[in-house]
Amino acid sequence: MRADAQRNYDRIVTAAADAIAHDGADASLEDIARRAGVGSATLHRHFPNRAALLEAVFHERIENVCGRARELTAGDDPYAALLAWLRELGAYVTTTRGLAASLLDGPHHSDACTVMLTSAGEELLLRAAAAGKVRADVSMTDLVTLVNAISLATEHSGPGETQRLLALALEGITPPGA
Amino acid sequence: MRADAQRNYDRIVTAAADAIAHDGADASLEDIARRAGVGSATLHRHFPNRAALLEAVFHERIENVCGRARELTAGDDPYAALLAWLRELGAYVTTTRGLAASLLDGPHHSDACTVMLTSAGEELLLRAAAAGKVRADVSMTDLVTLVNAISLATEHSGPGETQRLLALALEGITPPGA
DNA sequence: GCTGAAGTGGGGTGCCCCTCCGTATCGTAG
DNA sequence: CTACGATACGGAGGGGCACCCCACTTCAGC
Repeated sequence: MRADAQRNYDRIVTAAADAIAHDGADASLEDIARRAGVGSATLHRHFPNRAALLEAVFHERIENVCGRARELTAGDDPYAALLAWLRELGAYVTTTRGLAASLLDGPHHSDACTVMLTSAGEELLLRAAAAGKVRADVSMTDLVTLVNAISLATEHSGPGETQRLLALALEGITPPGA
Repeated sequence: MRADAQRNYDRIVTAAADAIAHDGADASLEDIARRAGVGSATLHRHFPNRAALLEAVFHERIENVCGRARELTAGDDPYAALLAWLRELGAYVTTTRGLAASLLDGPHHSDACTVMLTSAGEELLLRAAAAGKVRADVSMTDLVTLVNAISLATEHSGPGETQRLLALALEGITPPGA
């Protein structure tokens, strides 16, 4: 890739991150191009559609979360580690406007982001399941979908709501006693 | 309301229902007006924004679900009734493209639809909680939000996935034994 | 420096939401 | 049955959007 192309690519991603934080996932692409100081054609050449741009923007953030999964895997309480990671995932996704929407958008859930997340969390789930703390019919895809769904639904209700609903969904609605 | 206004109103709602079933919640308003055989101005006079139109389209459907809640309240197993109703709600919402999105869209969850649903299900929840089958800190708003979130997330994965994930969220991820 | 390839961005296209305003239609009062 | 005021209509147009085309500029190796 030529030096100027790389420079424009980076500028666009930075501008997109700003715009998305400000306007959400449906920020205007032309506005992003304007902020980045490039023509709209340049943006569309680097990123053929909105999803590609969002993926680039969130890639770094998602990698952080995946790194946390690897860190947590080292601990000795697999179930607690899994819960902690899902909580962190929910917090990340909710505070990053538009991430949940972009992760669930479109008919194909095979986005690079979703794949990264599920494979990063797989080990955590396997350990928790091996310890008998998680039902065997639960997949990492299920859990990531659940976290994303709740994050999306509570985007306008604050992070506390996200955590509360997530905990509810993970524990179930029946009382601890029965 | 004048007779022709009523006629156009009905035509628009019918056309909108068709268009939404075909294209999802972000169907073109101009296209809807065209299908209904009215000018776009007429559509915008009857429905000042997209949310208002969606509300009108889904109102009847939501009323059916609310009616089912009242029917189920009559049964003698409150917990089973609650679960059944949430399942039905999920099925309705998923099969009606765009309903979940419209229910969760916008910063205000005080849409008429959401209010109708929560108040309709309140009685079911109260009975199930009184029977000790549901945690006391769970509100009907939580449950409706959860169902909508899962429906939205699984819109592209088929109704089976919705039911599976919903069951998972209601039961929790821990195995029945421990 | 020269040159071909790679990259750029202004302008154009078509669609969108929404509004204005002259016109047609409705319901009623006479 | 007619005339009239209120109501509703829709074509036209403004502003914005995503996306594409192509004449032009910039880069990097010779």
